[in-house]
Amino acid sequence: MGNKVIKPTESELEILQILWEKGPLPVKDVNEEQNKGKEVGYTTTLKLMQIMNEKGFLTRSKEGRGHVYAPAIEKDDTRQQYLDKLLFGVFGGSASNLVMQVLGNHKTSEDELKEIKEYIEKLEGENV
Amino acid sequence: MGNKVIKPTESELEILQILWEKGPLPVKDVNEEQNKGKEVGYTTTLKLMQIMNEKGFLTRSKEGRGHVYAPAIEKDDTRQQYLDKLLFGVFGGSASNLVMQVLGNHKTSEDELKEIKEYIEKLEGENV
DNA sequence: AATAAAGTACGAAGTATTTCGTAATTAAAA
DNA sequence: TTTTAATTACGAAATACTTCGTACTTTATT
Repeated sequence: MGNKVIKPTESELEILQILWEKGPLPVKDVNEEQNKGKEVGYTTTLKLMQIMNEKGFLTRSKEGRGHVYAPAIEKDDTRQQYLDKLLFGVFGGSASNLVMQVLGNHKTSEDELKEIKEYIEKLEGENV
Repeated sequence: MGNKVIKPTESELEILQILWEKGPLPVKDVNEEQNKGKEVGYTTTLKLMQIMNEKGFLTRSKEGRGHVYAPAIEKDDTRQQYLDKLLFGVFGGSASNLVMQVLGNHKTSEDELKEIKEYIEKLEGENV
């Protein structure tokens, strides 16, 4: 119980993505990372990260001149959140529809398919 | 080429979901459907559907007193778009990670599991 | 200590989305 | 044909999200 709902916005997700990937970073580095894709003002990134800190998505610690920010939420929890949103928002809650569409459209390798099949068999075993 | 990007908002998606599921409907019915989950004013639904019509997400035809609205975009295209976004944006492109997380967290029924397994076997058969 | 550089805080404007009230229109019923 | 009920159109307020300028603070350099 007590599972709080995590719901980063699109831009927040972008920042989380960077921090999950590269580890804790100061604003400057995150901003530079973002700028590889598109122009983003420094204070834009800063403000967003401050908001995320208030929302509890990021933690920060004083480090020399400024702050270093780190993700405060788990990648997996966030994945689950987005997955649920997709599942219920677009697939009407049908996991099998979702799964079949994923598998159908992304030439999944033999090995991956096998892995998934085994996983399903394991799940089937549990519901005795 | 020429694949236009379809990007319904959250609320628009909810309406599309209903229409994909139940077929073309008048505003009233869509609104009633929405109200099963949460209170939504009739004119709220109406306005949204009008906007979606302007954006080209819905078509409508005069039918008796009012209009009947139908989805103008394909369920599968929209699903695929959101799925890709999730897969690459949050799951680093790994379909099996995504699939296993879906199955692991949503007590998928025996029947669904069986259906998926059969689907995988069918896919395996194709790569002779 | 004075200056410069780096970083932060704050506020607010710009944009998109969601919501709904009210007035006008249409079609059916009386 | 008048009245009533259903439906639509319009506008605008409420909310959420994104963006950035400016002024303040802190730390390093001279």
